[in-house]
Amino acid sequence: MGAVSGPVNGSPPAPAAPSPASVEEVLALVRSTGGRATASRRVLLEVLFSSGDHRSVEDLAAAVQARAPEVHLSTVYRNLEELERLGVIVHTHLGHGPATYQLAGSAHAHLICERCGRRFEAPEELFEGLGRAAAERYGFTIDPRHFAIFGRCADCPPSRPRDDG
Amino acid sequence: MGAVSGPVNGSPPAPAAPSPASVEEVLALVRSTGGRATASRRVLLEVLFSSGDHRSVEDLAAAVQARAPEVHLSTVYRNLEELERLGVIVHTHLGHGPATYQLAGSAHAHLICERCGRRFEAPEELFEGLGRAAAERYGFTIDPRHFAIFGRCADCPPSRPRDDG
DNA sequence: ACCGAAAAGCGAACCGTTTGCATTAGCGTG
DNA sequence: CACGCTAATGCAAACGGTTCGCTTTTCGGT
Repeated sequence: MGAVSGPVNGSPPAPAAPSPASVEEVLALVRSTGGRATASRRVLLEVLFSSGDHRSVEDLAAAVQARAPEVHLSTVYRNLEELERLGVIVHTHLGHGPATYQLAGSAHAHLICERCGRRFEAPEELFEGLGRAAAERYGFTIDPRHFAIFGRCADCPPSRPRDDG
Repeated sequence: MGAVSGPVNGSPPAPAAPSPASVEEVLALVRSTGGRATASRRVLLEVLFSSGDHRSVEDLAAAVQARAPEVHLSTVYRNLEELERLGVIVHTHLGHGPATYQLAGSAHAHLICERCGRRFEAPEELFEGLGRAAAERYGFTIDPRHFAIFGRCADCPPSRPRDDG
């Protein structure tokens, strides 16, 4: 789907927060909330805007440090935290490893094979039924993008006492 | 939902591995695979059989140590690992904290409010549509019990740049 | 240019979990 | 029923991912 995605509740998609579309726009947003447009922030944003989804912090830090070697890992963490608080980016847990980050606009849900790790990007519509049911029964609005859904892919034997020989 | 739960794929529930129903049954299973019925194993199983779901390792270790103080945390981890490998128990990630363990037979999916932490236990049927769609499109059999589904409960404002005041 | 506040750099702490190693103890065998 | 092989334990130390405290730097409004 081409549309910017948002929480799923079975109703027509909510307006969805307008994600800023460029580094400078984000920095303007940062400034407008009392933050500052620092060098490391700018570089981090450039990295985020210029590369794919599902990037670990280590990964992002390496990319940032390629351009600005003095930027510390903890600074990257703090900037990611800030950007997430502003709604610019989002983090996702794809499994047991480190979280992955991406621009809020490009977040999506995942199906992950618990055995071989194979990953499927799941369009929002797959979650319509669940979203509707959760809303009706519990008044709960699901956001299936934050944690992946585990399971078994077609190539891996069905779940059972693990015979991982 | 009296039935023992299993993976969801839109078809009638699979037979589901017959979870042993008592400590001694599990220990027999352990022995049958070359393992040993040790004291710490027995106590851990007693704890698992006698108390609720969603127990953290720390939690379980404390309960075990109440009866057998010398049992070390790492032993609990190793035993949990072994029991999970045998299919007796299962662990679940309810959020960012530690994993929680429970008997395989009592595992279920969760909806968790990302803002207030409120938790709903979701019956399998909620996932039927998703399970069917995932199976049709990707040949993927979901197991929605391993990671919780995040979202917002009725009392918390819809997802957006976090105003956590 | 100045100053208050936000952010950076750095290292150390943190939490949950795993691992290496020497010792103990199940349990099938003889 | 003692013996011995090996699984399992206790312990401490390492681990990976993330957070924190502190001092210094830097942003950016005046």
